Amino acid sequence: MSGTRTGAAPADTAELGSAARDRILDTAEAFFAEEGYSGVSLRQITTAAGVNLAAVNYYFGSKLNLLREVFGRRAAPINAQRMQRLAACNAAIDRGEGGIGMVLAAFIEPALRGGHMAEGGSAYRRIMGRMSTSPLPEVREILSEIYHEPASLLIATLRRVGPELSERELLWRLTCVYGAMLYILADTGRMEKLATGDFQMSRVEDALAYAIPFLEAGFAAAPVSGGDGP
Amino acid sequence: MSGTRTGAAPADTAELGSAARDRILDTAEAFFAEEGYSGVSLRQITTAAGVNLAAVNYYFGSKLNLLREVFGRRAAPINAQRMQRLAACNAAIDRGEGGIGMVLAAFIEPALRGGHMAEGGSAYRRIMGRMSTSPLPEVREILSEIYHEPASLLIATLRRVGPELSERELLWRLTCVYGAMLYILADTGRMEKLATGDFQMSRVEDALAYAIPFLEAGFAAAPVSGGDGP
DNA sequence: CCGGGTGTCAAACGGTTGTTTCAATCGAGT
DNA sequence: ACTCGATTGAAACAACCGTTTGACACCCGG
Repeated sequence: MSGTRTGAAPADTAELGSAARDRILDTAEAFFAEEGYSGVSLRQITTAAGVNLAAVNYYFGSKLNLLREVFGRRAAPINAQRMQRLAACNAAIDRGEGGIGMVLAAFIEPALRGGHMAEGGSAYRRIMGRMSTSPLPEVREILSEIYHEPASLLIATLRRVGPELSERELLWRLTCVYGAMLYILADTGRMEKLATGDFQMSRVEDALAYAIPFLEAGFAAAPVSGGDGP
Repeated sequence: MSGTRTGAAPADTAELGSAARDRILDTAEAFFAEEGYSGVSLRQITTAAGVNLAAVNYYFGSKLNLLREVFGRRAAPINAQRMQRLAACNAAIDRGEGGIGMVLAAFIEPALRGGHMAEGGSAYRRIMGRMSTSPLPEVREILSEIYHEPASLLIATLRRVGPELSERELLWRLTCVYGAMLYILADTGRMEKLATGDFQMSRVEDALAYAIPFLEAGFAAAPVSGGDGP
């Protein structure tokens, strides 16, 4: 089988962004957020973006690569903010300042604010939350890879400010943090149906004000297992 | 035509009628858990189940109705356990006993244990967790409807044992509880990639032992906002 | 003037999708 | 034995899928 023909022409000119290329990314982001990866066809995306069907394969090589690029361009600023703020947390910890809430906020806030996105922020937030539990392994793989580095730093930082936990208990608590954060991002509309007032899960400021103290209190709790360890 | 193998098993079982129907449900459950709703075709399901393609439309009418039925048959025992245990919680509260942890366990444990399923439990847990944040609105709608009643009772019960919270703050805390529970159910494998030891998110006993105290501590925290302003 | 990237376009490719159709088969009931 | 309703079977339906192709327009350095 001769040659992988992915990304035909513009392989090296990734820096340059043609107008059509960006329009595809924006439209794909909005559609993926609303209908999911398998739920959207390239024809829907290209017609809504006003470009030819072949353009997506011309610029990205395949549908999965398009998704990868949709994630990539937004994940870069989020990861940069996470790394910087977690580094600041570690510096504060060195001086004996800072606590669990500060560390959790350093990780959660960049995601909930979606970097500092002018437009399309809510669409990308929904993509992040919903595709993290996507049934397709290749989709989850993209997210797991792209966000792996700050997640590792988060764990190391939490070890320094939290109660002494076994790795198992730390990861279970982190699971709860992840789940809460991603569910907020997913914006499923489920809580709105249980509310009588004007609750809205898309209010980022409310999420930060209420969720982080909740998770901080959970993380600050005394360990369940004193000194277990296989 | 005369040689069609009718001798397979026509007269041996007294359970007439729904043998094929149940086989479709079991197979669909396993496939939906692994590949999602859009990711599985009816041909995959029917050939794996050993039934004709038309059988699924004959018994269920449509693919979406098949999914509805996959949810329905498992949700019934889960909801029954939730309602019964939450009622017991309210009775205990009337006697001045019980706390937040008891109420949260009454809601979470039936889901994590998947009712009391002998087989296919892990498959259904993954479906629950992953499809709760499905991008397809009609899929989320099914889950939101089917689990609505015990969720309402949970809210009413939490109001009796928790700190005095505005509806908004209560729902934000409940969002965190939901997110954690569903992320555990989804079993994405993400935490395993961050672990160095033998962490496994599919261990239900660990999830109950570690997650519920975490969420209880979060829910017991003092309110962020004193007065429940608009 | 030319030649060669660069981008766009309509059209077709081979396959798969959920759903429907209609004949054939089965297990009883009277 | 016979019908009757319930099930199964193979095939076709119309629509859609991601990807590829090859022709056409454009701009720019020469």
